[in-house]
Amino acid sequence: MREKILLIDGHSILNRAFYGLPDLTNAEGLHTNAIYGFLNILFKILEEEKPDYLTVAFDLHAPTFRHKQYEAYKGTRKPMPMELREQIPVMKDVLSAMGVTMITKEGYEADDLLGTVAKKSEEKGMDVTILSGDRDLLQLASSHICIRIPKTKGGKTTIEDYYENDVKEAYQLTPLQIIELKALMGDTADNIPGLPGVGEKTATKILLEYGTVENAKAHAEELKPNKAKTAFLEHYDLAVLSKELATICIDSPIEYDWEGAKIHNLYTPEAYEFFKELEFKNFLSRFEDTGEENKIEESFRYITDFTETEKIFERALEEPVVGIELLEEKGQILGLGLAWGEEETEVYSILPQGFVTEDYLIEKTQEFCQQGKLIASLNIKAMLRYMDLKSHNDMFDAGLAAYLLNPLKSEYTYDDIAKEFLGEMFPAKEDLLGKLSYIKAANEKEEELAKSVCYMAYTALKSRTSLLEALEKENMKELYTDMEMPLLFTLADMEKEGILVEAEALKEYGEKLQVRIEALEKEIWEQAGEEFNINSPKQLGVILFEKLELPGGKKTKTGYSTAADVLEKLAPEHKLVADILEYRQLTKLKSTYADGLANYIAEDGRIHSTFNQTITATGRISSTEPNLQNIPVRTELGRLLRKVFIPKDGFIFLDADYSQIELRVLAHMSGDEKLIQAYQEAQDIHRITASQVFHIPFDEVTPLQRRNAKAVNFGIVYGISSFGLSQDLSISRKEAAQYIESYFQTYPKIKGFLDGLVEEAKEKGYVSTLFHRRRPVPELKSSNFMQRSFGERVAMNSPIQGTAADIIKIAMIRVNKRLKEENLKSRLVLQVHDELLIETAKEEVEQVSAILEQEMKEAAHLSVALEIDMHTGENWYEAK
DNA sequence: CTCTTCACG
DNA sequence: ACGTACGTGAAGAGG
Repeated sequence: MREKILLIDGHSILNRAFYGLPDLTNAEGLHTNAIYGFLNILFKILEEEKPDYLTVAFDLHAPTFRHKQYEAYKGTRKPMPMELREQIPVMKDVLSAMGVTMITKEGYEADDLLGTVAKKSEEKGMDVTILSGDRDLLQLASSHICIRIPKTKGGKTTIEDYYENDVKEAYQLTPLQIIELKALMGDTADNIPGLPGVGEKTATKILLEYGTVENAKAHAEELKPNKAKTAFLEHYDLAVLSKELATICIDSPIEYDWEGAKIHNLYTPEAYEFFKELEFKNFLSRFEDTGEENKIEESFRYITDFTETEKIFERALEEPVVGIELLEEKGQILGLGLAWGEEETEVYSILPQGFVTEDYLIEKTQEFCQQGKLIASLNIKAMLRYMDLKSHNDMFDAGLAAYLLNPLKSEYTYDDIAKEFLGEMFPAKEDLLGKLSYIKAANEKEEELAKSVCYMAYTALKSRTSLLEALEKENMKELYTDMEMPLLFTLADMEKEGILVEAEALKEYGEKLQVRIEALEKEIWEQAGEEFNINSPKQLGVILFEKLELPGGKKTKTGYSTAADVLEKLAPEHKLVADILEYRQLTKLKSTYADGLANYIAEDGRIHSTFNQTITATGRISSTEPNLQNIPVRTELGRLLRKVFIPKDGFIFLDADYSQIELRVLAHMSGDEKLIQAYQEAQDIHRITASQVFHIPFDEVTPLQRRNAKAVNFGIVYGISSFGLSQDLSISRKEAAQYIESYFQTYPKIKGFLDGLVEEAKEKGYVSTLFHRRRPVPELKSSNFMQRSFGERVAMNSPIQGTAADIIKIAMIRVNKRLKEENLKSRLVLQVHDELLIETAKEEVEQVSAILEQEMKEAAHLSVALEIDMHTGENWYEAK
């Protein structure tokens, strides 16, 4: 068997990884994506080839290194970005910790070192693999030297392999002729001039004919394209120089010690520390005997026995604080985790089996939680779906706490929380269960499932102290304790309550839509002259813009835009377009709402949506499965759908929404006297804005002026930009800029306030609401203009949107509390950002109206009064 | 599994 | 010169 050696072009692979992977950072803010990508590909090749020797070559002067892909594209030279540069020394440290040999030499590039070692190794009878992102190295290929070039295509990495034959196949040239090729065509990225006017095609043709640059020169007079001929005659010195530059040195004066390059154990304890530091948890499983991870796992016990389960619950009663996690999916209980102990932690995972039924587990858990012990969990609301628990102060929700500390994450998993707040690297759900759902894992990977349940309970228990400390430090303890924790119980109540839906009426609504949809479909096909899928933007684009040649440019990356605002401009041109718009509206109503909602009607005839408390970046609540916060209202046809949402017998809907809460928040937070005064004086804020901004008497404001003022008001809240406003109002950017300018003149403190928010965000890295809720704004640090502008708008919008969200949360908690305390039958059923819907017992209407009005208006005391609009109705349509 | 579109505040 | 309004979730198409 021939021995194998793997040689790596260090900078080239790092560079490739850096540009190919999304930005990753560890807790200290160190960028890690290039290192991660490098290791990823290294491990992959090690597994494939199992080489005996390994060496990484680096250029000595990292800062002069040029990233070729970028240059080839831009044709310019840019310095290596800091984010990549800082990773190079760390990469070397990691390799060093893994015992990997690295070579560098003054006056020689990594290419030369690789070439030298490769040829020498080949002479010694080894198989050589060179890993590089750089095609220059192809000249080294032979029957025993393989050049491997990683390629990223659509997120997937494939590796192209080049032995001597592969080079011939791809270029019709021998590896050595690759040098000649470069000498002729040059390489801008490598600063090789080549011959003017000679590109890859011409160069290849010449080499196929004459073999070498020198021989071609000898026959210069015969050379085919005239350009090539003159190039050879007039600039031959360039070709000679280029050839020299392109040639990789294969006898650099280095002393290479094969023995030292032998691969022993890469997974050393030192390397483990680095990997932990860099947070490469996917790689940690490669380290076997570090023992650390296992120490925690050693305390895990998996239980299915009834008597033992009873004992564990009894034992838990002796503990002051218990981590608890009820794992459920789609209404099925899959496991219960319990954890306790300060120093010596005991962790149990109980899986339902035999006498330990799901119901029994729920009952025991509920009973246990009612003992008034300190309970820590990752998601208390999920647990509340299965049991009734009184809200009390001795409960800790790690998910909520982690959300407040960083609301930008999409989920708050035990492994993330453990990493950040315990400094522990746990295997994530996917590491243990792969892509299995919990239900599937319960059958196929029982032990791994039990293990993850243990990790959850452990993390909930152990992260409590550090999460609470962090909340305290960031001034969010009150927000957590007095707002988010109580709200969790309010939301759980709403989810359990659900909202009654008249299934029959919903079905009829859908059928009516269907009739019209089919008629429209026929008409559209007729007008188009063919049958096609109207729902496919791609097919529709072809029909409208190619077949019918309607005016309309490209707008999206993938083709023509057929969005409503584009089509609306075309509607007068062709009846077809108007029909398509109507078709779109109807199919949306049919599929998302008529059919969509019907799927969610439970056995009690009600829809129980989930209200998510840890999703939005600003602090709003979101609603899923189904989303009840986007039920149509803006068009009459859509609005009719709200008639199917009804109160139960003997009840009526009471609906209240805040009047322009965000603008009022803005008035308060900015302290602009003129805006505050405007609110004190007038009912119609958009009208008074128009009057003041356009300098017109209040009574003479035209509807158009009012509409424009309204758009400006919205724009201010969204983080104004003249472009955005101009789009919204279909006016020129200049006009939009003038509107904004006069708005700022009218309300002088607003601009200062908004600018202040951006400043604050730049300084601190985040903005805050009145109630100290935070929104980090990392985009402000971006070197990308668009990203940065986005960050500025976010900085302006989030405190306003977030404060409004805080206020209605307070109102919800108080309303819910009073309904219960005053022994009323009425219940909160929906929240739609600035609106609350209460299913109200008819005899309680007066009392509940008073509660709702009072608690909403007094949720916060701003320098502008909070006003609400309140209605009753026999369905949601009427109540709004 | 991503993109496009569209429903809401 | 860049190319957008802020915050969400669901459905359908097409890779």
